[in-house]
Amino acid sequence: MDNGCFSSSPRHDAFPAGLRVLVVDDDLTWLRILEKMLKKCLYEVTTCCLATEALKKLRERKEAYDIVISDVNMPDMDGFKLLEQVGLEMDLPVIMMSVDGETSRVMKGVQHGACDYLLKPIRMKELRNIWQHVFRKRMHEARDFESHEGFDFEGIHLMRNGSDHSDDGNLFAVEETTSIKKRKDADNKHDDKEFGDHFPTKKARVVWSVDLHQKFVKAVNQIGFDKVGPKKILDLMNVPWLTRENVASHLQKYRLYLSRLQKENDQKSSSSGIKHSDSPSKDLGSFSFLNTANKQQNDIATDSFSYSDGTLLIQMDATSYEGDLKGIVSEPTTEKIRASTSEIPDPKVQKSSQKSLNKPFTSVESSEANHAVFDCTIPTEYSWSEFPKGPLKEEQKTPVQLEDSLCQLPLHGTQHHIQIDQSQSIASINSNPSITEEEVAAKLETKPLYAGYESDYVNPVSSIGSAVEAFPSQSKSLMVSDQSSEPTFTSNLSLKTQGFNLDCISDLDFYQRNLLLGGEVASAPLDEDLNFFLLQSECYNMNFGLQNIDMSEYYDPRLTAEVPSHFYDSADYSSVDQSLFIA
DNA sequence: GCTATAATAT
DNA sequence: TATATTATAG
Repeated sequence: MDNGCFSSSPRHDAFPAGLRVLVVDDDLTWLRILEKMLKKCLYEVTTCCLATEALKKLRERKEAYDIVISDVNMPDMDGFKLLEQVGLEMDLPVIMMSVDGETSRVMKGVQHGACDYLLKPIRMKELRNIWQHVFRKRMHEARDFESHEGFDFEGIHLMRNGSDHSDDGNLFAVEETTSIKKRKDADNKHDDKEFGDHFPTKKARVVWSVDLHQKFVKAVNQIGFDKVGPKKILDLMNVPWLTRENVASHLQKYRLYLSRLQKENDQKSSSSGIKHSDSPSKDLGSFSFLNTANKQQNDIATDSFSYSDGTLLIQMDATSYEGDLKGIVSEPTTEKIRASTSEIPDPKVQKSSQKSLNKPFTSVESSEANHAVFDCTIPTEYSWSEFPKGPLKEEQKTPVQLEDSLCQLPLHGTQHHIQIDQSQSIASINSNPSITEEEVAAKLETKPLYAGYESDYVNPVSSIGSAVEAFPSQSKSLMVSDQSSEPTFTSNLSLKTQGFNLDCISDLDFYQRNLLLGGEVASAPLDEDLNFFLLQSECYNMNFGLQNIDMSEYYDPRLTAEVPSHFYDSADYSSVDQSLFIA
């Protein structure tokens, strides 16, 4: 930061001067030229001839640069890849350049988050103005951050960090790691606000996206639940911007959640006469609970599985269902499956989902929810790497589509929308009184339990309205930080729905899901555990019915490189499960 | 590293 | 307003 001309020089007059530019181009000639030109603009230039090198530099000191200019074609790493990485990790504006002006390429660049795409030869005037990207970006962030505060966006007063700029070379730095203002400081709020010069000191809150949580869980599983600690988890997670505190906090929540879960399970198993009397605790505790949940479902669903003293017998052809599901989920071209029932996996699924839909009484507004439940937006064959990132940030809003008009929304090139319009069935479902009061009651009780985790899958944009706008822009909580560089798989759908299927979605499901998120491939069928496990999976599938489609986004291996595949590892599960549930 | 609690967000 | 989530203080 020392070198941040940005801050060291008199701000106003100096502004564009001192902009810290990182130029990446494997062509040394161009590299030189650019360096020279940029210097002429009074920018502070750092050059790299390798993308990997650039990335390294950025990782070492991401706050040391304001903007990146990168060539598209490079030997070691595709410029787009770099772009993506930068968008993800540093969230710096990136300008792509190449000699090739082919629209598709440019588009690709932009889709990946490039804030500009320059064609070589590049001229002075183009470089002279690159600061605007930095400026604009910060301005947006600041505005989203606190639009109502009426900040001074002029010039360079774009720093959010309340601390003294002098010790932070990065004028534009949005508070990131340190400078953790203590609450005490925050108490003097006026401090922050009154200095038009500063931005309010708010610590950006980490949003535990699915992906993030997934990493978290994975780490936990790896470490072993009894040995986990924030630090270890943090290391394993390998998310640069995350702090130990963040993890600690999340861990706390996680534990809380699990313990509540267990408690609830215990209760249920003891109160509802349904389950097997034996060993209610341990993983079995959840097990029994599961049974309960399934049981209910069975009543309605065509399929059935029965359980006998602790061992579940799966009788439904989970496989096919699973297959169907996947098909849908991954179907790359299924542009509009609208209303075509044929696409809906299986009658069972429908049934179960119907069942689950029976309870609009949850907190969610039924109307909205109903729609949400059936509308699916599925990113198809595209991997995350192909989603627009950068400026948009990685957060993908899956718009909930109510009306056609809305469906059109964020046509983000790569996203396909699969709509399953089942409004009809919904209607019937809703009027279908297939649940017993007890069930209802049970549901209601249950809800709070997983409520917390629910939200992990959810994101700030929870209303349709906002979802619409949010797509291109950014939701507040995300904006809040540079940190939210984690891809976040979100879906309003799942959101809405989850709150719904109280009867089907057991706490266990959630728990399970959480665990599963971190799971690996199941290999050797074990004993009951496997059954248990499979059952759970099935149950899970069933329970989620259509939502599954949605949820599966989370599991789609293609979307998350690190997570190898998706049958969930029973071993992992059980181990964690045990340690967790052994009260 | 953990728990309790304040601060914020929804 | 009540709850849930995350940051911080002990």
